[in-house]
Amino acid sequence: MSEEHHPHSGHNHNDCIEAALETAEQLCTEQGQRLTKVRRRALELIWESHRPLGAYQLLAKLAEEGFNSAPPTVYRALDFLLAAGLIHKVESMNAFLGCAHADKVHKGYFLICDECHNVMEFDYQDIHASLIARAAEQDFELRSETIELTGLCSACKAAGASA
Amino acid sequence: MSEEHHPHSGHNHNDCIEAALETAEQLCTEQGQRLTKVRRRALELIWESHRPLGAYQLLAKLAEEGFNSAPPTVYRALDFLLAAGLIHKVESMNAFLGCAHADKVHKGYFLICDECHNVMEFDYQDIHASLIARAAEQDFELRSETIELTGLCSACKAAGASA
DNA sequence: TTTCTTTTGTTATAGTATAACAAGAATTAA
DNA sequence: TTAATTCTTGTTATACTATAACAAAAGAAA
Repeated sequence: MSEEHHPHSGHNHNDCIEAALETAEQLCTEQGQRLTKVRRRALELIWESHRPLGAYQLLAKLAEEGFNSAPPTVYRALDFLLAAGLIHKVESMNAFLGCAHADKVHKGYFLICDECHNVMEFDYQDIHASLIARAAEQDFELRSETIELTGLCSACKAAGASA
Repeated sequence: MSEEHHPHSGHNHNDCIEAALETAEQLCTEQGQRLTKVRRRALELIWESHRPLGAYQLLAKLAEEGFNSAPPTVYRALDFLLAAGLIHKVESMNAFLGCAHADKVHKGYFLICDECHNVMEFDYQDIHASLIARAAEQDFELRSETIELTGLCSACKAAGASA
């Protein structure tokens, strides 16, 4: 059960997917990028849940649907989606997650549940400001931030407590 | 050149290594853990620089010195050192770094230079507090934090500016 | 010394990612 | 419309990262 519950309360996940795809189309058009079949489908498949998807899991799903099943296919699609800011890579899991705010410049900070593996993306300006400040103290010029927090989400905590 | 400069100004790196090893001996003794030859040497090799070392790089160095050269050897040593809190894994690089504060409970936050690959570990309580607070807002119970910031360190910035 | 536990050796394999070059499709220029 | 160009995909091979499983050896405890 804890594998299935959804971390975003009262949310219709189809809306997530639709919104993500719409944003993707828009961004690609604006930037003269081509959201080809395999790229579009990869994005949809990644968005099927709020759990990060591994490259080879994605490859298997694409292969089922008749796409080419060699690793470069999926890594190219992933590279494209990453570069376009449409997905994030969760470094601590070697897996990929739909970006919830692709239309805004932002940092992807993640809360990853150890139990159900759902991930929530958050974007808090005060943390970003703190990090910039701490880096500046070392005269360090920040370019990218990997912030991945793990633990127990609300639902799994409740489930575990009653178990 | 930028490959060689040292990020910690005015520091004698031998002191780092000695201090790290001494702390390691002490912690292992206290906890009834055995810092065997291969574990000790692995720790030293990781501490040879402030750059994260890959498992297979470490394996190669150990092999040169007559240690067994199969992967499990090095991963076991790494697992031990990680569990003992003597090293950290830099997730975004799949590489390992000596822990600068093994004797204190702390979170490993890293500043990673994209140019010279030196890493500075920092430990700021205000960031930790912010992260806890943000997690709590989602009713999320924090267990681990992966904070890896990349960019340009002071020396590389200076080198690049003059280039 | 026997037993128990921890550590290491060894072989095999699983999982993640990229290099290199050929072929095809879409876009642009002529 | 064709030719040239660029972008994208196909294909094969390989590199890099990590673990499973079981045997042997070493160290600690009884």
